[in-house]
Amino acid sequence: MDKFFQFIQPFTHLGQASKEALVNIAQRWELPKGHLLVQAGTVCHYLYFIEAGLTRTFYDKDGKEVTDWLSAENSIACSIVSFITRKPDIRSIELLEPSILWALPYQPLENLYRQYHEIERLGRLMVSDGLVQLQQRFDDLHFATASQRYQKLLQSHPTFLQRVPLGMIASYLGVTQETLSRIRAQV
Amino acid sequence: MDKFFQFIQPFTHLGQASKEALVNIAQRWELPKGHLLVQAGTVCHYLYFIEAGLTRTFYDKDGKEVTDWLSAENSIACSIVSFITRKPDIRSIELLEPSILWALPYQPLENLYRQYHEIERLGRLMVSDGLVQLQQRFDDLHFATASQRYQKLLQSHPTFLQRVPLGMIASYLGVTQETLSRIRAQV
DNA sequence: CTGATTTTTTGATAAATGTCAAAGGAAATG
DNA sequence: CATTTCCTTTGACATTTATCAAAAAATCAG
Repeated sequence: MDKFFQFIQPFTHLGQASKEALVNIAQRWELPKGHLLVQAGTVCHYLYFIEAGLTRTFYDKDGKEVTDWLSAENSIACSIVSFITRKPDIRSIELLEPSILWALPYQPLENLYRQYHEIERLGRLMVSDGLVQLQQRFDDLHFATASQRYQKLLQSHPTFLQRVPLGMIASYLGVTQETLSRIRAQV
Repeated sequence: MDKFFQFIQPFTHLGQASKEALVNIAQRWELPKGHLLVQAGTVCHYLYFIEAGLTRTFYDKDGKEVTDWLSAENSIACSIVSFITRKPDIRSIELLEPSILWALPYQPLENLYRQYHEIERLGRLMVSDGLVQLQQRFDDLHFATASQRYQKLLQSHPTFLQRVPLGMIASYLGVTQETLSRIRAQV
């Protein structure tokens, strides 16, 4: 879990006891490309830290798959609304690459929140960070043109272009595959 | 602060000490319509609970004001990204009605997070709720047509139509005022 | 009450993007 | 290496929504 503890370091400091408690509930999963972490219509029971690999959160819209989020190594993947509300959600999560994950199960994590103030704090700061990220994505969708959004993604996640099919990137950016293809042709 | 404590009740239970600590840092503000709570380009230093009134979060886009969020009585208003990141943000918040607010200043609140596990927990759960709300708004913008979004808003906040000018509602829904006017004419 | 201001509606036109269809490339598999 | 499958591009056209402009309606202040 070294990578995970590195990942959370900017959020808050954890004492030895908290760290050990987290290690005790975390499960290391090594899964092949294509594996479905979360199935649409079910409750998401785990928060996933991606040590290596790539995940894609998506949902069905009128028979077409829309990519909602992409997470690469050293980041979190989760069907957040479902995980928080404990209700089924339309989102599925699949692996776009063979991946190594650390899965934190909901209830044990909740227990740690109660038990360790430090971990509750970590939770608050991680959710806050998620909120900021989502707001910025939201702003982009409001503010920027599809072309600008594409440029931004190129800057922030240059590897995605090689790792994720264009159609998935297109729906992530909120346009059709054809439109994104034309945007690229112009640049 | 009764209304505030009622508001947070669904999130978590607070003991007497935590409640008193919150009361001690909260400031009761009574402000007229048009007052600017947060100025674009500055850091948001307070989390506002609205006891009575109505606020509007907005930003400038190419010389036009875009409404980002609307908050009525018994809810929270805050320039969230700025409040969390401690950086200036493009968003302003103004009062659309004379309002009674409880303002929770950032640093004292942070201190209470450290001091009271209960309050840290409350913070985590409130941010989580904010994340869910934002995600649902995001989904709407992806999923629903402008017309459906308008219908939803009518259902969830029927009073907004009387209280908020159409142009602000239009940009909140992500369309121009003219388009929203036409949508209404069709129904 | 009345003129001024703000808000909402309506019309004509332009721009952006989606849809449908098909062809061209790239990558994977036996 | 040949063939199938998946991914990407291109074209023609339809649809949606924005933009610009102006009229109509509602609201506010003296």
